[in-house]
Amino acid sequence: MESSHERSGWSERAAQALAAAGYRRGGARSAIVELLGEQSCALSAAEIEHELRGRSRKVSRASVYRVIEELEGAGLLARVEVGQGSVRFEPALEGPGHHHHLVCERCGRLQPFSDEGLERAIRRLSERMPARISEHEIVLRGACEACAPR
Amino acid sequence: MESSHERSGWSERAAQALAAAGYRRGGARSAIVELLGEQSCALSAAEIEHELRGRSRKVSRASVYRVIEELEGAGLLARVEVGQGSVRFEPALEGPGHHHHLVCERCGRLQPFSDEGLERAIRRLSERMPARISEHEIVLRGACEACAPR
DNA sequence: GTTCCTGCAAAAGATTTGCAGTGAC
DNA sequence: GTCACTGCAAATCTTTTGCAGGAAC
Repeated sequence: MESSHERSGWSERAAQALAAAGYRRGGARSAIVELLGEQSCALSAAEIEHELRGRSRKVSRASVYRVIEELEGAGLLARVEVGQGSVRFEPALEGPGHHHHLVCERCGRLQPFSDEGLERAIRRLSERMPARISEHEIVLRGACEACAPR
Repeated sequence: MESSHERSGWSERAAQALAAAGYRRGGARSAIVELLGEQSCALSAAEIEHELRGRSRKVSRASVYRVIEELEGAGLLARVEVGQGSVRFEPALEGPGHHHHLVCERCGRLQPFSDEGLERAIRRLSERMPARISEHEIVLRGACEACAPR
């Protein structure tokens, strides 16, 4: 888990990157970027809309999807698909914040984890593949600690 | 890549498992199981419907989804989500046929691959996690050999 | 003042469900 | 003959798009 300092760093980087790409500092866009920067794990579009409705300001579903698309295009947002009906998104962090997900098959909760051995195996494999690998995503499924303690 | 012998083995196992679970040997169900058993990589629900329309018999979209659900519930079918609008499915093979996917960001093609180093890293990690891991899914993204030869 | 941003409502896709007729046992 | 299976059509849910008014620059 990374510090909130690093996460808020993402919001700033994202805001700068969008500005550099010629986007204006609109209300919906800023609110979405700020909310995403505070998250420790992935949110769906509906969750982003719902969360903002109760907080900073109401933002339309359409704007949520539009901003998500901009951020994903700039490589700032990672798409997380875990088979629960809707796609989820989270800040794309390299190095320290990089993580993957465990989905509990009983309670449906999403838990982040990271493992250097796994990253090393991915790096080695990427070098041997006849393709240029730019990203990877790993999802583990099973019963989480709360649902099936060992 | 596994032999067609192993793949057809899946159809038989799946048919038996469904029969044991009390399902009857209906036309749509049999056709779908047979088609899936012949595949070397994942198909979407629409692809299954379209493929069957040209071959063995016409099967409705609803039946495709219903049979997929039965097979997935029995642990015979693996769900593959690679962010292309629709979910894909393929026979769940353990051991020799086990593989993961590379998605080309340019042409969108899906390519299977397998790597023992990666599997080893997953096994080690699973033992150390405070959860009971039953499955894992790995997706690599990048430019495939045809789109960006090294 | 111009151009981009946003919300609303409608559209487009994917998946699920209800129901009546058909088929497996 | 009974109960499950299937297709059709309608419903539901997520995501995308068109357009008109409002905001950033």
